[in-house]
Order: sequence, then C-alpha cells, then structure tokens
Amino acid sequence: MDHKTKGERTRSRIVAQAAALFNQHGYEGTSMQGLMAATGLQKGGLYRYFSSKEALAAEAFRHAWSAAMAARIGDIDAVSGAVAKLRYMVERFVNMRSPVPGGCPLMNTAVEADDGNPLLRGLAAGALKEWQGLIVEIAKEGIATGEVRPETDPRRLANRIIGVLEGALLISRLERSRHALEDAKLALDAELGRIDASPRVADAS
Amino acid sequence: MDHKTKGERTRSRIVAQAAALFNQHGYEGTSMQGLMAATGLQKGGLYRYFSSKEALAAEAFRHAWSAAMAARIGDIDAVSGAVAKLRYMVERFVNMRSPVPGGCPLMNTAVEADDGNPLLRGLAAGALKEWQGLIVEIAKEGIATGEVRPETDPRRLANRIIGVLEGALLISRLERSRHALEDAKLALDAELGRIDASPRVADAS
Amino acid sequence: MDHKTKGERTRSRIVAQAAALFNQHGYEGTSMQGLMAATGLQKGGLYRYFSSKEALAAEAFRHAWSAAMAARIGDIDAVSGAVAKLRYMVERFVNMRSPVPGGCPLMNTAVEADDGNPLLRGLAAGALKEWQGLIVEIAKEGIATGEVRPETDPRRLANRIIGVLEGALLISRLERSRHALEDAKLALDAELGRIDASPRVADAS
Amino acid sequence: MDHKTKGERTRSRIVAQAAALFNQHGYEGTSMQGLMAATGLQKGGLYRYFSSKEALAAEAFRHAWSAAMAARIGDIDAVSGAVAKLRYMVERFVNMRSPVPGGCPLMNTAVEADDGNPLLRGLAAGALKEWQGLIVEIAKEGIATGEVRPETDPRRLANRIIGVLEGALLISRLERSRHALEDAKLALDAELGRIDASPRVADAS
DNA sequence: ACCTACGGGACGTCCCGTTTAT
DNA sequence: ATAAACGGGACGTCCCGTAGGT
Repeated sequence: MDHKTKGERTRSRIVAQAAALFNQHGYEGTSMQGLMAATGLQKGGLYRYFSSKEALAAEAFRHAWSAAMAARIGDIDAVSGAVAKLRYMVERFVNMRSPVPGGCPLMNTAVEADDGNPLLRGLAAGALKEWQGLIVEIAKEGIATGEVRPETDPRRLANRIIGVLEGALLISRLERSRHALEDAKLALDAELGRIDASPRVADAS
Repeated sequence: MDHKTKGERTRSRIVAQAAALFNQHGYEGTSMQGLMAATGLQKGGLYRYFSSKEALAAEAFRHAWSAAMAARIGDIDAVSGAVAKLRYMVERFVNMRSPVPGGCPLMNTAVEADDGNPLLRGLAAGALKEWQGLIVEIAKEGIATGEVRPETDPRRLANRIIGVLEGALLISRLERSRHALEDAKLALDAELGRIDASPRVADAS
Repeated sequence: MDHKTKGERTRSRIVAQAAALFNQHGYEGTSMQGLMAATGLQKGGLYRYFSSKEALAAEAFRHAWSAAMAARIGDIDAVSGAVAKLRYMVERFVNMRSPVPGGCPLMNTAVEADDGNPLLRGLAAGALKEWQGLIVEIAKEGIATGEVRPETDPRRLANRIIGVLEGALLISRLERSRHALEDAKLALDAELGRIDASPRVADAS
Repeated sequence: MDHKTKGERTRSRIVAQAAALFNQHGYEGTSMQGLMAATGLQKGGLYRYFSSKEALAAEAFRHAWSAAMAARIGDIDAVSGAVAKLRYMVERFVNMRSPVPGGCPLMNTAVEADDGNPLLRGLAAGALKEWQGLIVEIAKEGIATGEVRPETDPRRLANRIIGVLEGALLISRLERSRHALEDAKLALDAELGRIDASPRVADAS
C-alpha cells in the first residue's frame, strides 16, 4: 500500500528524529553534530536530503506540529456535539503527553523565532492559524446547530482556549507539575459550560 | 550619596544592554561578539565583570525580570482594594510595552532553558514563584479583609492570571496584534468580578 | 597539470599576504587580527593551515626569502663570467625594489629574532648561509677557471658583498634615499675589478 | 659635585635598565611587566617618571645611543691624525662589546621602527646623522690639514664606514662569530690607507 | 611609589554549517 | 551515503598599557 522507497523512509526517519532535537533544544541549540548522532547519519547523508539546517528545521517543525495536532484532535470526529468536541480537545491537550519531546512546538518555535528566523516564525504563525481555524470551525457549527450561544465570538473563543492552555503549559513546564494544566482544564470546562446553549439537567443541580 | 565607581557604572550598563540582546535572541542566539558590539566593550572589558557568558546571561535575566516586574506592578501600593490591585496589574501587563525589548523574559527564558541550561531554568522558575507570590499575597489580604470570596484559592488564582496573560501574549506576538491581549484583559476583569465579595450595585443589575 | 586544490591555493595566498605583513611590522608587531584582515579569512581559516602564529611566520619568512633571492639572482645563469655574475647580483640588489614590502627579510628577521625567537633566528641564519653559499660557489668557479685571482677567499668575499649591501640598505632605509645603496654599488664594482684576473684593456689604462 | 636627587637617580637607573630590555627585545617585544621586573619597580613607579611606554623607550634609546657612541669614540681626542682617528673608531667598534646588550641600538631601532613607530624612527635617523656628522668632521679636518686626499667625499666615506661596520655586525650576530667583523676591519683599514695622503714608508714596500 | 581597577586586544581551541570528492 | 576539506566564528584566558587612589 504505502510503498515508500528506501530514500523516502530514510527521509521520514530523519525528520522525526530531528523534530525531537529541535523541539527540545531550539534551532540555535541544535547542531548538525547532534543531528548526526541522533540519526546515525553523516553530514553528507543529511545534506543529501535537506539543503540546509534551516530547511531541515522547517520540515521538522511541520512534522512536530502535525504530530501535536493529531494528538490533540485524537478521534474528535467520533465525538458528537460542538461543546463536547471542544471539551474533548482540551482534555487531550491536558492529558496527552507531547508526542514530540520538548513541549509544544508552537510555543517553542514562536518564542525562539520571534525576533530572529523569519521562516520559522512564519511556520509558527501558520500553525497558530491552523489551530485557531479548527476551533473556529467547531464553534461556528455549534452556533449553526443552536448548540452554542449565538453571541459567542468563535475567534475570541479560539484564542481564549489556546491562550489558557499554552499559558498553563508554560507554568506546568516551569513548575514541573501538572497542577496548572489541570486547573486550566477545570476553568475551561466551566467556561465552555457557559457558552453551552443546550439545557442540561446535571448542571443545574 | 550613591557614589558608584566607574566599574560599577560600567557593569550596570553592560547588564542593561545585555538584557535587551538576550531577551530578543535568546541565550544561544546571542554571541559575545554581539554583546561586545552592543556594549562597545571588548572581550577584556566584558570578562572583567562576568566570568562567563552564562554568568552575564543570569545577571541580565535578573535585570530584565526586575524591570518587567516593576513595569507590571507600577504604583500598585497607591491602589486600594485587593481586586482593584489585581485589575491594575492586569491592565499594566496588557498596556505597558515591555521595558526590555523582546517580550516577557519569563516566557523567553523558560522556553529556551527548559531542556537545556539549568541555571537559567532555575532563575525562570524563581521568577515565576516571585510573581505568583505577589498575587497570592494580594489575594490572601483580600480574603482576610472580606473583600474577596473566602472560597477563592490564591495559588490557583495566581496561575490563572499568569497563565491567561502569558498565553495571550504568545498569541499576540505571533499575530503581531494586540487583540488577544485585550480579550484576555476583558476575560480576566470578568473573572475578577466573580471573586469580588463586596456588594456592588452595578453588578446586581 | 598542476591542479592545486582549493586549500593549497588558499594556503599559498595566506603565506604571500602574511609575508608582507611580517616583513613590514615584524613578528611581534603583526597580529592575528591583522593577518585576518589582510587575508580576508577568520581565525578558523588561518589556523586550519597553520598551527600557530609562529608557524605561519616561519612559512612567511621562507616565502619572503625565496622571493628576495629570486629577485636578486634574476637571470644570473644567462650571465657569463664569475665576476660578471657577481656584478649582476649587486646590480639587482641595488636596483630591484624589494619583492616583499618592508625591506630585506634577512635583516628584518635577524634583528628582531636575535635575542628572542629561536625558530626565526634559525631560519634567518639559514638564509644567510644560502646567500653566502651562492656567492662562494660563483667565486670558486671563477678561481677554477682562472678568471678570479687565486688568492681570493670566497667566504670573505661573500661576507664582504653581503655586509656592504645590507649595511648600505640600512642607511638607505633610514635616510629614505638611494644614495648609500648606489655608493655601495660603485665601491663593490671597484672591489670586484680588483679580484678580476682576466686581462682587460680598459683596466690597464 | 653631581648631586642628584633620589628621584633623579631612580630615573637614570630606570632608563639604563630599560635600555637593555628595549635593545634586546625591541619596542613591541618589551612589556611593562618586563620593565617592572627589570627595574624592581611597580607600574605606578614607572609611570611616575615616564608618561608612557613610548616615552620611556625614547629615553632609553637616547641613553643606549650615547653609551654606544661613547664606546665607539673612546678617547679619540687623544689620537692624532684624521686617518688614525678613523682607524681608532673602527677598531673600537669591532673590538668593544656593546655597552648595552642586544647589539647596535641604531640598527635595532631602525629596523623595527622603519614601518611603524615614527617617534623611534626619527630618533634612529637622528642618531645616524650624528654618527655621520662625526666622521664627516674628522674627514674634513683631514682634508684641511692635507692628511687626507682632497678628492675624498666625506659624506660617502662616512656612509662607507658605517655601512660596512653595520653590515658586518649583522652577519656576525647571525653567525655568532667575530669573523665578519674582523674582516670588515681589515678591509676598512686598507681602504683608509687608500685615502691617506701622508707618505708612509711601510706602505710603499 | 605601590596596588588595584579598568578596559583593550592579543592568541588559541573547538565546533559550527557547508561543500566536495568518491 | 561517507568522509574529508573548508573556512566561519563561537567562547575563553591571559596579559597588555594606562589611570587612579592611597
């Protein structure tokens, strides 16, 4: 089925291994030497597939971001209801450990590249847009079906969720404790309850 | 009279100028050469005051963090009332431009140092604690005076405020727009309203 | 075909450019920084080819000395007759401008290295020997062919020529005038006439 | 009689000791540290007497040069006859060991300062002029008294003597042998014989 | 005249990212 | 895909000459 040539497999492997390094140590903090050690290839081998360290970093970011998004989305299509979908997403973010070591690639890349590398900055900006779009889409659908209060601003909601999660993640990383993340989940759950337009018996109790 | 020696003045100047560089480009992304250019000193001048790049970075972080905290605290003592103090703090965070270019030193350092430099990581962790402590103190006082609802958890409140602000800042930097920050202010104001135990006519309506 | 690798070309270029600097400013007076500026290379580039400043200075001296000797020898093989050869050599010394700026590498290096750097001193001593040897060879041949008076001491003759030329060069440099050198040529020509054993009509008059 | 204050004596001592260092290692090759060690004073002590390293080097050169000249002149006034005076001078140059270690200060300074330090170069040029002037004076007197052939050019004679001596000294230093100097003496003696206008019985034989 | 403070800039080592040859 | 060549530039140590304070 997915017949990949040997080269393609090697390339994928490099990207995955590079993603872990870049996400942990940053672009500047990752050396070709480190990449060689991690991939088991020589410099020439790496340059055969990627024209520069930056090109590899870009690819690695794309990889890390899809992996992160996949982990956060999970099997969301199987969840019914807009608010439930959003709760599901929050829950995944809080409880899944990062599929790529080093924390959230979006935060990592945004922070390092903000005053420097424009290519990576652009990729991070795009990633943010993608994540926002996803939430906006769900919210819009919820409004359309009447499940979500119509006065809800989907874009603001997206930024709210993303901001609260990323902020909590920052604190959690620094404290090496999950408390902040779990508190954030509680808060977001409450907030999502407030935009829920469907009558719930349980909540009233 | 605070007679500073020439050396002390030079040292302070180095720290301030280094703080800007480190905060913008990160520890790895800042070179001694860049520091030399920014300070107008040569190697000898720099290493006379700091035993290593890391030592200078540490001092620069402390400087950047005090500056950031000072900007966020402003004249908070002149504000009366716990909730008002917190609102004031949020307002400063959202509306002050960073006193040190490159954004929030806490976020920058935390992200870069998390999987690497332990010294800087420690400083960032300490900075977070300091900020949390400040908020906790205010909240506790508010509870003591009866101004703040007694069921409020000061620590959670602190993380909530910090997390929301930092998360919104991340988005704002990536979007190069103040919207996310301003939305965060609105949300936090509302939330602070909810922990306010003092009877307000306006709120009742 | 003499395919030089890129590195070999770079190396040669460094040596030639370094020779000019060292010959003008001496070993102590030449800095790696100056060499970097002159060659357009950075530390890494220089130290790839030479293990130390001293090693580079040694190579540069060898280069400067060959260039100086080549200039002084010129097309001496085309000149017939021992005395004529010597006159030719003197004439070249007096009239050629130094192929490497900064004057005679032998004098420069000898003076600076005499009470210091033994490596360079040794090279200078070797260079002197080489020059002496050249003159001695010519003189011996002249004696063998009967062209030069048999009582001539080749070694003394060599020192005489070299000493007079170098001494005159020293004065010329200090006076920034060619007079001393030209007077030295006149004197040496007369002296060479006196060791000439071949019957000359002109001389007899 | 020559009551010097303590300070004046210290100053003279510094100059004498510095002269030895500068003459051996050159201006660049001599460090303040070395001067401290040689004089037994601290930096502050040195700077009390001389405003800079260069100023001290200048003074040191003047001292070294007078010492050298004094050694070469010796008790020349007691020698009668211009040619005899010149022979005497040559003899002193060849046989006296340098009163300041490191060889002839004129050659040393001229070579190092030629493409660099203008102050020292100027002093060396002045020293050469002084030496030339001395010889010129003697030659002129000789011509006036009829002892020296009238067609002799005093200036050329001076350069001839100085050049031959300095050239021979250069070779001698490099060979660590007195041969070149002694050969130079022989040659100069012969040459001085040739400008001698007074009838000599011995020469005629 | 000592001693320390001050900032400059020397030389050197090591590793970086890239290119090339094979 | 390896491995060596290439040149860039990082950080660091040490000593330099000078200035002040005591």
